[in-house]
Amino acid sequence: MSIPEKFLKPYDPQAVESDLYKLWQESGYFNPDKCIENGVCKTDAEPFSIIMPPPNANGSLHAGHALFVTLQDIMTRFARMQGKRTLWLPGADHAGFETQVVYEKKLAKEGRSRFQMTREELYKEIWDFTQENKSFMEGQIRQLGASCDWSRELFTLDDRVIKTVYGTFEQLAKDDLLYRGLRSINWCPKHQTGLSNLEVDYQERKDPFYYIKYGPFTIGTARPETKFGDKYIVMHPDDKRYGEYKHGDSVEVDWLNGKITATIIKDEAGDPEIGSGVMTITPWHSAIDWEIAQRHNLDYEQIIDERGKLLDIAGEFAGMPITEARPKIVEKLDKMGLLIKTDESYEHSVPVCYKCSREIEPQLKEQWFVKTQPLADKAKEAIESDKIKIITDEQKKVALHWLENIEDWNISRQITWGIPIPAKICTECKHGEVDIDDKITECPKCGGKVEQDPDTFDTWFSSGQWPFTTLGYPNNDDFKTYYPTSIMETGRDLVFFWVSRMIMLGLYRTGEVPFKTVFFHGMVNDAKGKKMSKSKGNVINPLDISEQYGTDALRMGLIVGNAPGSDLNLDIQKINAYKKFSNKLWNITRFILTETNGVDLSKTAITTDTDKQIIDNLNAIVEQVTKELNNYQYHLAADRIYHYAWHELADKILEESKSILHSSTSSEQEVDKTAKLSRQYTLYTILTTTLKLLHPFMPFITEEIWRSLPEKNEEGMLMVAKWPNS
RNA sequence: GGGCGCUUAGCUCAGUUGGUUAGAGCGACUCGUUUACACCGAGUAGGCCGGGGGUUCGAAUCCCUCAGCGCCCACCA
Repeated sequence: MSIPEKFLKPYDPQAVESDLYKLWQESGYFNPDKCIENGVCKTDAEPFSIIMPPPNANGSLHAGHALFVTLQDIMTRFARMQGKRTLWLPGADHAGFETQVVYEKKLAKEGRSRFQMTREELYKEIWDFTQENKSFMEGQIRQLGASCDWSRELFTLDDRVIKTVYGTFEQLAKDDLLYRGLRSINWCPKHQTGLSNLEVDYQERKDPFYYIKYGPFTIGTARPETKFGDKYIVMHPDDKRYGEYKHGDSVEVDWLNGKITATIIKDEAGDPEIGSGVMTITPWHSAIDWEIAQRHNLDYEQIIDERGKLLDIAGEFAGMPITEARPKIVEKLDKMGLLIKTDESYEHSVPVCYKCSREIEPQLKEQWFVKTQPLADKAKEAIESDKIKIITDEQKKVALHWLENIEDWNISRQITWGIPIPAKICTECKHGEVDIDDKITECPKCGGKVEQDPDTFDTWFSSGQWPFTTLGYPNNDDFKTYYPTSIMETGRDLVFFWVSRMIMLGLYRTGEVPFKTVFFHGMVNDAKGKKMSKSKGNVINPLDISEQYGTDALRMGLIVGNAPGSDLNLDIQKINAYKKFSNKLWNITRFILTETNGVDLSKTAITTDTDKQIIDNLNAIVEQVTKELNNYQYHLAADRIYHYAWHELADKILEESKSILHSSTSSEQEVDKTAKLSRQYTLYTILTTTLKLLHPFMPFITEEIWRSLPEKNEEGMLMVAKWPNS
């Protein structure tokens, strides 16, 4: 008998990984039902569930995906080996606006535009596009070793998902937590849709700032093009400089289109500290101005259209885009003697679309809004009472702070790619009515004609319901078994977009928290700590690394030293270190297999004090690693096993073993034989135990070694072997 | 404007309720290729744990303060 030949060569991940994945998948053990069927876990075993954050089906996986797959796979494999009823449910996200933006870029490259296509054509094309990406992405997730249950995979546009989302929409309407109303929304003139506050970025800019004579007042603005319709002058009620003016007084003003009558409005929003303390308002194109107008029941008028061009009210400037019109308007103001001065060094931050960086133009639109405060209060309570435990404490504070300052949520999007909003809109009075079953034929308010709401839901409205839609709320057995899920593992950047919404909507719809724990990982940056981006050219493709260094090395490189919640600098040299570690394990195995070759290892016979001590140490490691895994300290556990395997097992124990195993010169043959046998058992025990500890982190090489062992004291795959101290 | 962090070896970072000579990877230097592995081994150098103050028998760890860096949220007439 001799040891397998493969150990005579360095470890070659590429030669084994895909076969191993196939083996796992064919075993069926990714599916907890199969585990029960085959006695790997019991029906009444403690359930453990993770819903995978569905990756966007509009591209390939990046380093952040590799991190979350690794973390969740560690959690899943650990739970499975502990005999828990373990489900990791995968999915893919249609990612509404995100995907439509990606697809529009693709169209632009081909010289096409969505505005030249019918909704149906566009929808069909994007559907095909996502399905193609989805299957490509699934292959990549497999390559990373994910032990998720593919038989339960869902797409965010599957019928079951849509049905549940519609149910929630209807319920919100019944509970008076939904309304449709004219509001100031963030409008992107390029993408032709409204965006939530979270989808707006701010950019620091330096622009000219104009001081303009407005009747007896001086007003300041960086945006003279919005001023055509301004006919209200707002000032703070306590501003003594303007004590002579009373609320509602009229003032004659020479303005852009001739003489107008403006009205004085006293409102707390007027800040005496800024400029002259006087401002005019443009309710249609400013959220703050709109609020003031609402408070005093003022008129409002649209000045700029959805494409960012001036309307007829702008007189000779009508039809011009803002950038072109602005200097010409300033010129006119100057000619009219209204321009007092220009400040060229005005620095301010302007709202821009987070996708295209085009300036956001606030517009008044009828949209569907969710009243979030009541939902947020319950979410807050769940977090504060630790019904949902958030890791880390810092992220917990961030989440609570946001929930305390939450605003109503605009869930309407003027895009094609998404779940249609099931509602009818009256063509006459603009009233909107929820209509899940497509039954309404006339406006319930005015009897007018109705048409289908052309808008779709904000993606986060549907993905905010993902934990219970995936599990089949309310009647599916999976829902009953696995909800609330054990842990939600996702990126720190999704705390507001997704996690907070899942907590709110989960509590609202099911009455229970959607998950008991939230684990936030940080962002994956390049080796120098810079954010990866295509334009910087510093993007590291995890799949390339996986092929070059082995998936196990990639996984270790992503985990070790990466404390929860903190960003990670992905250094290729670090991954190389774990590639070497893979090979080290390989050679440890080779040594131990060689030294125990032909020995019956079915019963342990550890007799010497030294060996008992070694086993005690090993058990201490097992305890510590288990504790760290239970405390979500994956970065410490991985490092501990690494350190033990290399610097304890290989450097010390193996070296010392050489003299025990090869003491041929001694006259004390009997004693030596016992000691030798004891050491052989010891080494073999350490090897099998270490493989188990390491399996969640480095599943491929450990499984590959495991299946080459002659004697395991337990049958089957390492993936479903019993965790050492469970 | 509000909130949250970070500052530890040349570089990138760990360090879990305060406890003996502060750790890892990479890098540097010296030595070593005798039968697990050169994708290796043995060893060395390198840190007033950002500055200052305080609590304590004891502080990288807790408190205050200063400096530098970063992230998030809100917003600007």
